[in-house]
Amino acid sequence: MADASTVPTLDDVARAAGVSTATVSRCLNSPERVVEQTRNRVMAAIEALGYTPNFGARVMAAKRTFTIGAIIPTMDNAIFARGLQTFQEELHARGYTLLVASSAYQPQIEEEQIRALVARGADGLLLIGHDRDPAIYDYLRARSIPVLASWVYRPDGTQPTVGFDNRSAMRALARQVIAFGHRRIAMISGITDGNDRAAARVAGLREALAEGALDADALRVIETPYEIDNGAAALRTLMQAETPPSVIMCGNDVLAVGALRGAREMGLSVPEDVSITGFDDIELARIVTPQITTVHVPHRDMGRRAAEALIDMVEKRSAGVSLELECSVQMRGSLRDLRT
Amino acid sequence: MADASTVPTLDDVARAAGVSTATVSRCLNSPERVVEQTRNRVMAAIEALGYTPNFGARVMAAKRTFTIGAIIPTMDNAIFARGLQTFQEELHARGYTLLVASSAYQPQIEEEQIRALVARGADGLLLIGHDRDPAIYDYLRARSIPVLASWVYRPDGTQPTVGFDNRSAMRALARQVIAFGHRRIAMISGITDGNDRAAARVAGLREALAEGALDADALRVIETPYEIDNGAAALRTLMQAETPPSVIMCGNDVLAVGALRGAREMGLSVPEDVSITGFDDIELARIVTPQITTVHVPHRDMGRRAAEALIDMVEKRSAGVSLELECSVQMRGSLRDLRT
DNA sequence: TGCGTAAATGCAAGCGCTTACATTAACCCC
DNA sequence: GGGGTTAATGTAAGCGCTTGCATTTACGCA
Repeated sequence: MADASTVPTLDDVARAAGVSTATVSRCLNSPERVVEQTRNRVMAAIEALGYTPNFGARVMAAKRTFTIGAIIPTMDNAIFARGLQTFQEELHARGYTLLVASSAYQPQIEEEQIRALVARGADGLLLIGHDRDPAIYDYLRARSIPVLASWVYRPDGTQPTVGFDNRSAMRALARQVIAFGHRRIAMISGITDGNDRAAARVAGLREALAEGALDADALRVIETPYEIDNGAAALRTLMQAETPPSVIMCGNDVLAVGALRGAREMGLSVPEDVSITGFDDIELARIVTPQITTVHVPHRDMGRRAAEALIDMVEKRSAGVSLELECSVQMRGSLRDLRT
Repeated sequence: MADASTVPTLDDVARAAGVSTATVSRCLNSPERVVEQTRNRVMAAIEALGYTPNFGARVMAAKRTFTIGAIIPTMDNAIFARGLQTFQEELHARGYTLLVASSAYQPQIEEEQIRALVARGADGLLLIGHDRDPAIYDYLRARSIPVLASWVYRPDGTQPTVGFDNRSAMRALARQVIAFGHRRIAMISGITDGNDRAAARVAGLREALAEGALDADALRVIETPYEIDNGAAALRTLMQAETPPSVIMCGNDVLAVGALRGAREMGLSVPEDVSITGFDDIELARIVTPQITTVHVPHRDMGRRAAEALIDMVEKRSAGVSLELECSVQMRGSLRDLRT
């Protein structure tokens, strides 16, 4: 039983087992280098004393921590939760611990968190999106901390990314919408400032409009934080226009669900009076009525692949590879086919 | 600009500023003890070199880290996300960093995570629920790490808790259900083994049954992990019984939403054919149709209070106080009043 | 038995920081 | 102007661990 007044150290263990601190350390870090008999004695002492290595000391002496840090914009949303869960599972299976912090979509807080995690010895970092102050990348490079950007895919190879192309995914969905005969299109987007994913989704829609020879400039876009209530409010605003849209494409499912509620509150039925689309394909999208047409993102797979890629960067000190995952359009009840 | 090959240390800064390392350290930790002129010089050197303190070294030399660790059962569920968000906000406002890990509802993983967080110098820990291996409490006590249990309230004072009484909250809801004339009651619970909240909720229902002179032993309970699909499956099972229940009370909203879907899939309408209740009052509960009757838990408030309480324990080295928050029953469409 | 080699273990130098204590500088007052 | 105070800064001893190198031990073979 541990004494409540002092935490045992390597020294204590060494003394108890009658060996040097080096041997104890080796028992812990490369057991094969210690003969079994000695090892047993040491392990017994460790057990008896309830010894746990002091992490700070360990980090300082060695350089590895087997800790991976992840900073996500928010925990208050299932978008990141699912991917992070598999990310964590994979890390755990490989002997790493995941530490998560959230930035509330604020670059400055994200930066603080990055520093905090690095300071705490993270061997590698998972970040969402790729757009951030170059200074922070310099900081990380100076410390040779591998960084993997996820939830995005960036083919230009400036940095390793494991994710999907937000722009082309949204474009694919928009093409469908247009193919269904929709011409009066509006969008409820997340805040694009400082959020490359949100910006890319808007861009994807614009591209599809341009392809379809529709007036991309006339596109009505409302930007609002990703919250259900905001989606409802935005829909109300959009539907009160002189010529309300026939479809409202939302930056994510949370906004879409909000929009759906907004429509219901206005007495509009979906998709008869107005169609709604989302993005992400979180559970929410299939739970509401009608179910929401959205872009399916392979979150779980992304989490797993991201973990593999990041560990690879950490262990092999490799530059890292990018991997693009495919999204697919999920056609469901909230989008009406105007041709029929 | 930082040299990509070496990370500057206190020594480098000291040399650059022409002072001792002690002075640099003081500039960082108690600036008022350094005369302004010197301080400016030091700060300039820090800036120029892009210096950041090495955390491991700092932890080892000092004892504080201004880090709080939290271990939640899962991130993949809004139940903890919301409370954690305010917890984090409050911590941030007070100058602390939050590190989160998740245990996948597995005691053993939770234990690993506790050790990981403690090893990384967490000044205090937020844990969900109070039921766990006494050994882990010994471990924490030996290291004098303050621990606050949340999402539960334990009046017996064996340990500080900031949360609510799961049992009485569920009992209150069950009383309503009974008052509405329901007699054939079934429950879909989360896995109670190793989850004191889930167990308390079942117990609360049983109490209410006993009060109402209903046969608590005959209560049909299905235990299943908190996932939507599981809720749907469990409902199906329950409704296929010879005498199906008139109401299915669920251990949380996730299960309730699943049950709702299950009912729809079976062609049953809620609440005409069967009533459903939830617990937690997450957003999901108000988004589905009909909206789910549930127990409202003041997550945000709980997060904030928990942060205050924990910081208090950390800073004043106090034993900590418990705080009970009130839940309220939210009557909504999914529960039918059989008397009308 | 003695020597060589390899395996097991010990020694001790850091890792980068904080802080008690020592030293120096600055200033005040009689 | 010397002695006493106080403020500012420097010195150096750890904090607990890992690891390169030195030393010891064990063992095989001639």
